[in-house]
Amino acid sequence: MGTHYKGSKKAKRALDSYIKLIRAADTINSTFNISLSKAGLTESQFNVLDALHHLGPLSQKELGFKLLKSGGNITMVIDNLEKDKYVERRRGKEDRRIFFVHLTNKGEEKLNEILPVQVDIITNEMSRLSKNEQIELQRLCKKIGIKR
Amino acid sequence: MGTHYKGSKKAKRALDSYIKLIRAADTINSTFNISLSKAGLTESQFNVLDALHHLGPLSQKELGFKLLKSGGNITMVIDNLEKDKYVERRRGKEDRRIFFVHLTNKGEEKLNEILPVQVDIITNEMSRLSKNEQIELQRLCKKIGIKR
DNA sequence: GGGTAATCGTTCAATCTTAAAATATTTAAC
DNA sequence: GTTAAATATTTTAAGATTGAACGATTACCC
Repeated sequence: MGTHYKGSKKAKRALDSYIKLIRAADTINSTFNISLSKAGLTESQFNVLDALHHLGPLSQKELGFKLLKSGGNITMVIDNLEKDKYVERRRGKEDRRIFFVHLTNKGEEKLNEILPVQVDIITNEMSRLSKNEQIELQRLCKKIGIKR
Repeated sequence: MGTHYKGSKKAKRALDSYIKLIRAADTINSTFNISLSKAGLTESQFNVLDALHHLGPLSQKELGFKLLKSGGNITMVIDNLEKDKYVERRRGKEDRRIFFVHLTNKGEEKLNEILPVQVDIITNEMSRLSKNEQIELQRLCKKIGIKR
């Protein structure tokens, strides 16, 4: 939105804050995603594997809620992960509308291989801020962001 | 990446900072984009119109650089904007490889109609932080983000 | 001047993304 | 118990996104 907007001081400050916030997020995401793609995974695929790793099998509905993605999107991401044998769908026994998505051994291994690298990237990018700065950043972002 | 990662304190803090940063950006973007889509524009389309508005006609190459998007992507976004008559391509006279993208009157009007609304949204979302908090957020994000 | 680089944009294939419509299944209501 | 409403997933259409291959055009170099 440029920093050229001719509005109130308040609006100008808000825009400036917004742009810097977005750029910071973009910068880290970019490094993060380049590394992922070298490993043959997309960000969405990684997020699904990571969620399953930490939370155990989830329905597609639950995955969509956790990851803030639409149902249709989850269907496709799971399709692609299933093609690569990183996850498998298991139909619910009580409620046959539901598919629970399970991490396979292959998926677990892939994640174990990738996770440390990705954590290093974040740790490294964030090292531009001191410990106390990070704590302050967390406090400020928490006031803006929605929790899941 | 969950907050469950079992690593060093430093890594854990970095991950936590990262997640909160991303969520803050996502939260604002979501409100921002919902408003845009009601106006019949996508985020990418808006960003192109906004850049042309502030910077004047740009080549597709320059647009891609400013907006951090690939050439292939710019081609499609401009195609769609051109369909709607919000922009037009004009071939460079000296260098005929280049297309300069111009904002049409219709595009300018559309932007004038939308911009104030979008600015209000950002101002409102950011009002969760005080003036000094915003200034501090800017300082921290600036250390992380790449400038264009 | 002619040949080779490099540059700009387009096309293509793959994936992501959403919203809306269509399917399948379950639950609730009567 | 059958019908209607609710829920979970899939499909579809439109657009976004990237990287790679490709065509057109220009720049460089000998």
